[in-house]
Amino acid sequence: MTEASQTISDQIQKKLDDFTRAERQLALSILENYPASGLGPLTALANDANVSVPTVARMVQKLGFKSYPDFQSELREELRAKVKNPIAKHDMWAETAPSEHLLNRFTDAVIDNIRLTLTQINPAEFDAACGLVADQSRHLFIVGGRITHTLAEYFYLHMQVIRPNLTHVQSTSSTWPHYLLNAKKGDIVVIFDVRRYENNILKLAEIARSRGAKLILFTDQWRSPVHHFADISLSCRIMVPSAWDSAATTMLLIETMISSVQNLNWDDTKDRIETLEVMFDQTRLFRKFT
Amino acid sequence: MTEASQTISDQIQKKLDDFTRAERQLALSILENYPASGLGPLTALANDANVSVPTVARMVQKLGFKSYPDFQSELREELRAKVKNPIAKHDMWAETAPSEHLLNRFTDAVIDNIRLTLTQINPAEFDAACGLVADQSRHLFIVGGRITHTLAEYFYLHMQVIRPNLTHVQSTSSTWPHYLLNAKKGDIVVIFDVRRYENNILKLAEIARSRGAKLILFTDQWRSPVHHFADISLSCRIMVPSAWDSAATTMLLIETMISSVQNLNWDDTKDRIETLEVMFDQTRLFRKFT
DNA sequence: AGGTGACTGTGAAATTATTTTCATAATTTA
DNA sequence: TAAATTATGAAAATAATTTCACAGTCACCT
Repeated sequence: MTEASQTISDQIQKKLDDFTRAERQLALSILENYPASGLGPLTALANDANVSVPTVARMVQKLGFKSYPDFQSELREELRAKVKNPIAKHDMWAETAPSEHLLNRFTDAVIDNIRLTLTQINPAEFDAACGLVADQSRHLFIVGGRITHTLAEYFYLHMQVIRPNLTHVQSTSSTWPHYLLNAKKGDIVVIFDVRRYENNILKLAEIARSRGAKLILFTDQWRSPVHHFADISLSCRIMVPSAWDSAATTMLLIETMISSVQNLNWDDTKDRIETLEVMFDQTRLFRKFT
Repeated sequence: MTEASQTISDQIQKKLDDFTRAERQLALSILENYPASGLGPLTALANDANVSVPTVARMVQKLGFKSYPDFQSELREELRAKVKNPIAKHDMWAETAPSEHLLNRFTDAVIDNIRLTLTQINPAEFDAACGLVADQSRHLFIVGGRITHTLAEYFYLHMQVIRPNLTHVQSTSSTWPHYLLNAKKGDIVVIFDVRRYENNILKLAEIARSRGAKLILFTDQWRSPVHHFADISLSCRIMVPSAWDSAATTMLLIETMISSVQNLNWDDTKDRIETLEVMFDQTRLFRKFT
């Protein structure tokens, strides 16, 4: 084997820059179900990747194979070798790094957090929270702490597109009580508070509650004291091999909620998004392609 | 699926007694390099097993497949499922919700994103990026786009504690060119740019590069055009069942990098954190417990 | 704005490979 | 020895691959 020491997967990644748009699309599709998708018929692969048959043929040649069957036969050889090799144990995420590598340890921890968080979550409560957030007749307040205000803003930026009638409370400023002056019965306050829990957030929650608002809380497994006032609490596991906590699981829940709320409001949202697209096009803020 | 829960390998072993001599010989040969040998052409398999072509055809039919290609396609399907980590094919994450519940579908997608991202990442490059970010003699610029600036800020907030000499570039403002006035050779620019890619970020990257800064890019699987200027690109899978993209995997990488950089700088960081703790205590911003 | 060139998809034809199915002879097994 | 199983070789049928020409699209450049 002259250069067979690197897998076809590696070769594809290395050549990613030399590929054209359609070829890259194909390449990513191959890597998505590697190596299974490359072992089927060429036509099936082309369909999977949403590219044309000639594109597949062209790319295979660019990779240096005489023909598609040639490419497949190397793939099979690779699979043979991998299955044979006992080192190919699959409990690693970044396979080219040792299992003690931080990438693997950290990912292990995050997956574990996700698993634990999801088994402990109450789907009915989650759905209820989504329902409340989707209700456009209620004003939506979003607030976070020193670190979590970034999550709050992430949530806010999406909600802003999906629905009107919302406010991002800048809790770091001393002006947050002013926001609450407008809060009325039935309004929704989404609060992010993980350790270390912040006093002003607690105060805010208390006041909001006393004004009759519904509170939805994103917190950690030990639960912020805010949860005493919250109508719905969603606790996420946050422990990782780091001096810091992980927001990855919280992010997952936030994004799921965004998607859910979007679905609930789809009819209204559609128009808002289209309008937004037009505006973005006009401002030429975004690139069209490549 | 009625009996698809058992693998083809299982089915073959179970029927081993019903097979004739030549068929058994073939069966064992298939199991020898399972599943690679079954994915090649029928003729090759017959040769490998030293049986005739019709024998292969007969056995495949005995196993209950309509044709040899049918058999292969099931083998591929099996391989697909197997490649996903055992943990990734977890049936349900939120066990009290049906598997079609968004919580389960979304989590599935995110786990898959993590798996794919990690297998395609280059640990050496990642480590190199961490090394650069940890180097306190280089000024660290952090910049994100319309949505991703929240990730940028999350990264910034942690880096702020870990090391001095850094700037969060507010790319939304029109003042970002001013930040770059201070950029000099050897400085680090960490850029977040996922679709839709933003023109001003690209411009910024180009200028930063021309001033001799090192660029580290967090992007998606399709890669922002910034990657042409970047010294190190980290691409994350971001597809989820939503109208929006997922930043959960990106978050995972960011946090891993934070942890890694913190480890590299531990001696210096320790003091900074302690100082910070004292300051927080004094401002009574955080609650001590509960 | 308009032209240029690279890239892609389409459809189809030619080619090649693969599978299926026979009949028959050889071999094994009971 | 008879019956069942196999291999052989080959033909027919099917499927897959390769290769075109051409037209449409998109990015890029002037």
